[in-house]
Amino acid sequence: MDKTEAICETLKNKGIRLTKQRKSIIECLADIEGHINAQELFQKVLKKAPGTNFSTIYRNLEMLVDMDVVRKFNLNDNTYYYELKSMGHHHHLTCIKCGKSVELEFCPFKDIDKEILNNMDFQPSDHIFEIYGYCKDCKANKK
Amino acid sequence: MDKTEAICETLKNKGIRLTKQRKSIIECLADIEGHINAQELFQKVLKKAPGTNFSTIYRNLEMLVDMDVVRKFNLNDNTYYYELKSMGHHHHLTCIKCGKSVELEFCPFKDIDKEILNNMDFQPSDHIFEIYGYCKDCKANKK
DNA sequence: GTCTCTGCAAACCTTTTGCACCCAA
DNA sequence: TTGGGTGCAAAAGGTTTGCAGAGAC
Repeated sequence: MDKTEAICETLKNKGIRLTKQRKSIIECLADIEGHINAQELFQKVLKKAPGTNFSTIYRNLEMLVDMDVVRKFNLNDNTYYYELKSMGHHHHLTCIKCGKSVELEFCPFKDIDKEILNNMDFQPSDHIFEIYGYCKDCKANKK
Repeated sequence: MDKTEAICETLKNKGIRLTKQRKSIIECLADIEGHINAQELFQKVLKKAPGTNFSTIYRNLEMLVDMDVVRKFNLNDNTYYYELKSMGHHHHLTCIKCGKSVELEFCPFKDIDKEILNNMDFQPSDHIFEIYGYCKDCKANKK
């Protein structure tokens, strides 16, 4: 059973209907590497399910976030990005000059002392870690 | 020389004029503990500098971010938060159910192997680290 | 057949921008 | 004096919502 089917199965079990649009959205999320925003996802979904409306994209992304299937985050550029949690997450180095992002292997979450969170009576479910600075090119051209 | 004066001095040296509105914005940022969004900052600034316009808040926040005086970040609730970098930064535990945020002492940035960033030819200037999950109250009431 | 989901269009909310006037240096 | 900064008003851009009809189960 592939990733898409597994997710559809999960949703079915929670009483969520499997529409053509919904299936396309999940397939598109599984197809891409890494993150995507609603606009780009909309374009991709249109190819699989022509006529799909923008609001359907948003409604489903919200549902998938609620269902803990999708992670939603922000790279300080006025839009949200989404990715399947099952894809395994990664973090980013984002250039504050040109805006380009590259992936970072390192994840700090495994280093945090879980004792701290326990003491604060907080049950973590996800996290984001983003580094901002200057990329190779912009570092060279920095005024 | 206090924090506000120090910042004003820095700005002056960069040829930025010190207006009443600008001074009030910096004072308000220095007054608060932690982060604030543009709406809340606007309300605070109005008390010190009545008549200040919303666009002035945004224009100055953008300038302060450019000047590396203010950090801008996002807690996944459709608005940006701002804080003075000189306040020393902290991270947050944010509840995905009730939306409340509490501060976290731990900072992962010191643990990242700077060698990784050097190898990627990236010069870091700032970072965000946010943990999402369930707070004490919502953990108990989770369905 | 029922009830969730979708398309459509309009609203919403935060943030940005153009322009004329104002004021800090 | 003068050019950067502000107020005002309008626009932009991303996201959300109400409603009536469509379609999954």
